[in-house]
Amino acid sequence: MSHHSTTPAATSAGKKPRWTREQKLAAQKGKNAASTKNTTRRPEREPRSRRDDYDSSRSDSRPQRGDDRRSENRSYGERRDNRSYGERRDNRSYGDRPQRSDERRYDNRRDDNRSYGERRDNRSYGDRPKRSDERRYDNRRDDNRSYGERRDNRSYGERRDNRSYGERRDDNRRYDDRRDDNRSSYGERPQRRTFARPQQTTTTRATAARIQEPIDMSDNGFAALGLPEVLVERLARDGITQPFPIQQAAIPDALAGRDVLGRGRTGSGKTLAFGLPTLTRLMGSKARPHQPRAIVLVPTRELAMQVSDALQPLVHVAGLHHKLVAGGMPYEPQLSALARGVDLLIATPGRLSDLIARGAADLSAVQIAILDEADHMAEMGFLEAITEILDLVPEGGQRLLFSATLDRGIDTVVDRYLTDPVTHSTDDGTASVTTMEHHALLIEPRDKKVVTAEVANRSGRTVVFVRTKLGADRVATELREQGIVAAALHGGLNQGQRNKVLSAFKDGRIPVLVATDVAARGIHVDDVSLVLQIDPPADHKDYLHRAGRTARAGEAGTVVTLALPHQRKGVQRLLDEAGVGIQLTKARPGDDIIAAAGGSRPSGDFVSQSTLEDLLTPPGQRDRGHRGGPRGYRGGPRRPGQGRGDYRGDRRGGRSERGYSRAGRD
DNA sequence: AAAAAAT
Repeated sequence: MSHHSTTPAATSAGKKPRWTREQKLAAQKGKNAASTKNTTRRPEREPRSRRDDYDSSRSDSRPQRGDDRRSENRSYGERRDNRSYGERRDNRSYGDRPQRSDERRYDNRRDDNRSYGERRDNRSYGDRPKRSDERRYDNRRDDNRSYGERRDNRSYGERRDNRSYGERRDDNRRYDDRRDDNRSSYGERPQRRTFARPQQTTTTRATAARIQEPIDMSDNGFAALGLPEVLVERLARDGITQPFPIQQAAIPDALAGRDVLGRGRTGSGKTLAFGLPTLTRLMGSKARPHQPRAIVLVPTRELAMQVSDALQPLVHVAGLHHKLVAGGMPYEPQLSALARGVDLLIATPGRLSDLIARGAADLSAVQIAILDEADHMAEMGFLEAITEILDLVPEGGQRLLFSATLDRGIDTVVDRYLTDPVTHSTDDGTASVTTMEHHALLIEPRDKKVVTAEVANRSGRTVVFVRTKLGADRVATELREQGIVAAALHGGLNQGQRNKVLSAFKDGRIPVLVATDVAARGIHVDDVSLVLQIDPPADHKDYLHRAGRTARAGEAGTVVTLALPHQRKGVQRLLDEAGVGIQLTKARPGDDIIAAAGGSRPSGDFVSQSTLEDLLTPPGQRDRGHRGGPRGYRGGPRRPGQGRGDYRGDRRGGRSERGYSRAGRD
């Protein structure tokens, strides 16, 4: 069996390394993947494929393909060069702060002060010795460099050389040392390892400039896990020195090449749990054009941006390249990055499939495939897209599936794509609820709007979850009418608006976010102290994920769930299944229980549209005209046949009777 | 049943 566990060799040139059906079945025989117990290991299994395996498996790739793409790509780039200048900067800035909707296509990034400024700095400092206080900017250098590369595909090879030169400049010796360390860490290396302090043995002038203070590498839990020093050091610079439980548990097996099912409570650091071993295993090799070596699939664009941002500095110090590929963003940067070669691709399914269909992405060299929020990705609606993508990934590679709520729902995916997985469940799926304060309020439909406002009217950031996009728009408007600064976030907004709203919320300009489940999973915003569910979640897992937007990384948080009489039974069941252990409590506007949850009666001072638009516009972009004008944020899509600003018209005056969304219906 | 995910 262990023979089957290794990467299938590319036995003959030109043939894809595929297992036969028989081999696959044989390898799967006798396994019950999802039933593996917590932190179960299978000692009989040989450590799986190493970097060398991957290298050999890639010897069969077709070089002419890259050439074809290159020429395609060049013409693409030329055609678009003029106006997509702003776009080409880099997708990263999407996560930061976009702006006016009418300019979002091309000017978004440019108006993003921070990332723009950083990037400019980067470029201009690119050839200079770096100052230590520019450490953060260094992380962006990959993107900057690629900016230049993008313009000229012919000198692809040359730039590759340049790039590795640039990497080496960071620290030549350390980089090489690291490779040795990595190699030994794949399997035969003992668990514990002490890294030399960088300033003692391995510091060059370049690194000396980059390291502001000596990084204490002793007693570093990440080093003990066998991760390369460059990564450990980079984490330590951000004060991350001790792994969270899920990281502690999953990283060693992931480093060893095992397929891993990882479950850790919300906000427990799952991104690093799969990101660190993935980058480690990718280090030392380069991606060929159009052939990413690892992919991370995520359910929403925002989450894709977050994962990309979180891994960015680590990708950089690893000497690798990553790219965010998702819908709603310009194609050209994604196409050119792929043409250049991307080691780690972070993608939402739709755009990735699109790029594959265009021939821009080829998954035949993918060694590691990762599903974030795996149980969600295995649900109807995503499953088809996911299988389509995973079917293109060579069998025998590594698979990492992570979620706070990994359950049997992923069995089909596990059975089909995973080999001898090890399960690391550091927390029961419901563990996170214990760190939160929960309230479930049974209310009358006519009170819903007021209770919502009272609970949401508080100091601190609040996420209000609703069931529908329309509901999100409506509730946000109603909150503003009652004097609460709220904005809606849902998939019906264009990407520019989505970014704008989310960054305004992250910056604290908008204290209340009214969101659909687009924001239910994975999205991290600091200091969200209250999650208010005014429409019940679809199931207990959604309860956990929504609730998990608060109380992250050990912080406190409050979760308030509203239920109408007809929802009483269902909500109580959800609470039980989620392990919350509370009962519904009747509540009316002004009740003590609302005050106990931090809420208070809102001022009633109408928050105008222009005020909202002001707040949604990043500082530094304001007072440039348009304010309050016909452009900009309008609260999202309108119902057919309905004009802007009149969306109370079709409610027959019965809105408050019926409450929000499905309220009042059976 | 809705939302998400390509244009």
